[in-house]
Amino acid sequence: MSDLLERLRERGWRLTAQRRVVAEVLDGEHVHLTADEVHARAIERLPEISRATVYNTLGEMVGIGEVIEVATDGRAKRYDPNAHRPHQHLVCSRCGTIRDVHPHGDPLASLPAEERFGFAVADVEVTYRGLCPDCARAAA
Amino acid sequence: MSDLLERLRERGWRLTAQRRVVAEVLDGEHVHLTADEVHARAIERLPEISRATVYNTLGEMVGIGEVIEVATDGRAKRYDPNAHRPHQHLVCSRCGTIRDVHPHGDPLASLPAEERFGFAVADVEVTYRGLCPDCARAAA
DNA sequence: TCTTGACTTGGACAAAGTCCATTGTAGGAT
DNA sequence: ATCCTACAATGGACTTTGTCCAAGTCAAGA
Ligand SMILES: [Mn+2]
Ligand SMILES: [Mn+2]
Ligand SMILES: [Zn+2]
Ligand SMILES: [Zn+2]
Repeated sequence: MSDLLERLRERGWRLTAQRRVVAEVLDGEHVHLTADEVHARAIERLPEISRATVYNTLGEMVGIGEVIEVATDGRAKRYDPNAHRPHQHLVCSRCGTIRDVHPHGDPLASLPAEERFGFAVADVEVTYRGLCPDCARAAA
Repeated sequence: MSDLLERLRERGWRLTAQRRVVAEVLDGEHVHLTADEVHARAIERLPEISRATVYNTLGEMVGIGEVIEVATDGRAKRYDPNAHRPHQHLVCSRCGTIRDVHPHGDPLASLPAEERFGFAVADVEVTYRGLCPDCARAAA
């Protein structure tokens, strides 16, 4: 059983076949899938699972902090099961490939107090953009 | 005439009433408007302007770098006429208010070479999230 | 003033996501 | 082992955000 599923059980969630499958797809080989990509993969294991359930389940997992929502473009949100180790994202501006990256230092430290305008700043998201090696080669 | 409009003319754009109004709305008091918010304000000055034209014009301005597209949530993109002075954004997690902020140092420097995976990194977007003073008070 | 290619329009279409009435079931109670 | 029921799943309608296109309009140069 996946770690994610185990944590859901500990939170008292009813373990339905649907939630099991969504957790397994997320914890599987792929990362940063869209909701519809999760749905497509879930259907291979549980053909009758509905789109609404996938959206519901992903939304609940995000709500309790077990999954992170990533919106690197203006398109569909992506769902990231890597919610334990803090990280940021490196995105190819051409093909959209996403990689996890671990910048040095505390990104919060870069925002001085006088630039916080009284906000209680709790989190930072950093998106690095550029061409991946494949796309750089194609553009040359 | 707005600075933005002046720059568009220098680029040889045909200055239609529609483009004039979109530029004036963007350069006006509000920042970080959505396309439909721009449309609503544009209609007050030019009632027959179409949604398609607002989308077209904003897209063109983004394409030539006179306006920046900001996607801080999974909702509608926002359009930022402040494309001259590099800056980042501070967003209230509850009400969605957006403020321009100017972090210290070069945000690109935080990503070491061994974490770039061969990408030609060209740009960084940083989004700081937290509660604004009003929302912090309401939550207390 | 005339011409013309660039611009605008409205409506159809598409993608991503939400909502809800109905139906099904996980898991505790008996 | 069976029953109950609150919680979860379903699917289809609906909403939001954005794109596309054929037809009509017009800014600006000749
Ligand atoms: Mn990630
Ligand atoms: Mn801004
Ligand atoms: Zn690429
Ligand atoms: Zn707020």
